[in-house]
This record gives sequence, structure tokens and C-alpha cells, in this order.
Amino acid sequence: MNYRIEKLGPLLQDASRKIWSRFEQRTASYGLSAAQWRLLGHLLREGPSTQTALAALLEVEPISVSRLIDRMEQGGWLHREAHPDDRRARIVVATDKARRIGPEAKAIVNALYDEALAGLSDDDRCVLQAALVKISENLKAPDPSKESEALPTPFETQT
Amino acid sequence: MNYRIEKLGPLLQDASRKIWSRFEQRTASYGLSAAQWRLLGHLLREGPSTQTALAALLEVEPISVSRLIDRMEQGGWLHREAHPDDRRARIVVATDKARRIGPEAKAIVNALYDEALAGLSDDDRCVLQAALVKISENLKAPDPSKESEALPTPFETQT
DNA sequence: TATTGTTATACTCTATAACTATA
DNA sequence: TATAGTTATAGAGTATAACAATA
Repeated sequence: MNYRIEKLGPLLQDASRKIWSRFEQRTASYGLSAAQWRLLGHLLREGPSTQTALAALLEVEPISVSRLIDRMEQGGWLHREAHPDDRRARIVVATDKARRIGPEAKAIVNALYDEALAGLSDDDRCVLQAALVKISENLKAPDPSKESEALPTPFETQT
Repeated sequence: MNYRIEKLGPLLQDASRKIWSRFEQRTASYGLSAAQWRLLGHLLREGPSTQTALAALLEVEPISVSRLIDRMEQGGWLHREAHPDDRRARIVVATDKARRIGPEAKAIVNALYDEALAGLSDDDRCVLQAALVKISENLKAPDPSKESEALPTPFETQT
């Protein structure tokens, strides 16, 4: 049996919460929350996107993205445009105001990450990054311990 | 300059959220939230505690602990008792019902951690654990980039 | 039929401010 | 004065269910 990290959940939660809360402190003057920054980061890096695509990226329900976008649209950080090919869909576009603060936010992020990782060697950092990616991959699929209850068996689908 | 983990914040948040949401799925029948499990875990491991101590452990405001305890008391997971020495304080005590499910919850946690860490060597796990602890330590103190605004200078205090 | 997005509603977590009781 | 805990109030995030418009 492998070594088991006691309190893996709390350790991850504490590190995550401290990073994000400190980031929110330093960007408080912008009036954006952590979840809003994450959404905006996607838009600034990847360009305009539909709400469905954003929901998949952030791994939340479409309605949650809709609410985030409502608040951010009010703040003038983005707006919804009509999709050229699909009249059901909306395209979410970052405003000039959002694009202007991108570099400042990036500088704050970089400084914060340097502080968070202080004292860790490059080797440690690589292992940490790979481990975090691995954990997310391991837990990516729907929970196998419950799936069987909801889905039909292979036999039931053969009619 | 050291290697900087791009998206450290999102990586930590995703890993943390996946662990906790899967834990909540598997313990859904108990009706406890992730925050409530964490509080209860402290009580079961360390024994009764005041609300102030719990707030410090969880690193949230006392009022937030008070709200958590309100809901958990309604659910019959704990109760508040008078402090023998300090009539201002209350002692929070886990109920028998909570103590009985402790082992089951622990088994669920262990299985979940094994799944989350699958594919990582013992060396990787040790580095991961130490890195998470280090990040929290690095960000433990109040944000230094803001502290100077609120505190008086050494000279001002010498009257 | 399936997909995109919405409105309505609700719950948890977290917090600030003002307050009581007690130390 | 300081501390332990509360009430009142609020905001953010997230979600389920029901629905409209469109594919």
C-alpha cells in the first residue's frame, strides 16, 4: 500500500483558499471576485466564448455561468453578443476595460505565485504541478461508485 | 528566477473542489456539507472545543462558525454546552450520532484519497504534502502588501 | 429530440456591523 | 477594555426544476 496523505482535502482547500483570498485582497479595487477573475482570464487568453463552453471549462452548471456573467456585464467587464451561426447561443466578449487590466492582473498573479512557492525547488514545483494535474485527472470522470445506480445496464439498452 | 507554475491557483482550486465534491456525493445520505464535515472532523479527533478555537482552526470568522454550528445542532450532530470556567463561552461537543459515523466517514476519506493519488509514487506524495504545507505557511501572515497602510509606524508609537 | 440559455427559487458559506453578556 | 458569542443583514456561488427559443 502507498503512503496516504492524511488531510489531503484540508491541505488542498487551505492552500487554494489562501491563494485566492490574497489575490482578491490585492485586486479588491477592481471589484471582481475569484470566480469572476477565472472566467475573465479564460476570455482574455482564449478569446470570445459561448456560455456553454465556459461552463465546461469552469466545470459548473450553465446557470451558474449565466449568473456570473450577469454581474460581470453590469460591471462593464464583458457583454453578450449574438452568435453568427446559432441563434440560440450567445457569445461572451471581454470589453476594452477588461483587456486593459489584463497585464496588471497578470503581474499580481505572478508576484503572488512567487510568494506562495518561495522555498520550493524547481524540482519540487514540477512534482507539485504534475501531482495537482494528476489528482484532477484521477477524479475527472463521474463518480464510479454511484454511476451504476443511474445508468441502465448494457442489456437493458439492447431492445 | 525559479520555475513558476502557471495556473497554480486554478490547479489548486480544481483539485480541492473535486476532492470535496466527490466526498460530498459519497456522504450525501448524511446530509453534511464539506465545511460541516471539516468542523466535525476536528471535534471527533481533538474533542470538544470552544467556537473561538474552531474559528481559528478553520480560519473563518466566529460568526461563520456560529452559523455552521446552528445547522449542525439542528441536524443532531453536536450541541453547545456551558463552559465550566467562563460563562461567556460555549463548548461544542459531538453527539453520539456523530461519533458513530466517524469510522465510516474515515473509510470513505481513505478510499477517496487513494483514488485521488493513484499513479503518484510515495516520493511524489511526500513532495506534494510538503509543498501544500509550505504554500499555506508562506501565505499565513496577513498580506504584507497592505499591512503598512493600517498599522502605525514604529516612530508614531513612541510618545 | 437535443441543445442553449433563461427565470424562479433556494441553499450554503462567508462576511461586516452592531449588540449583549461576561471577563 | 477586551473577549465570546449573537442577531440582523447581505452578497457570492452554486444548484434543481421548469421553461422558451432554436437546432
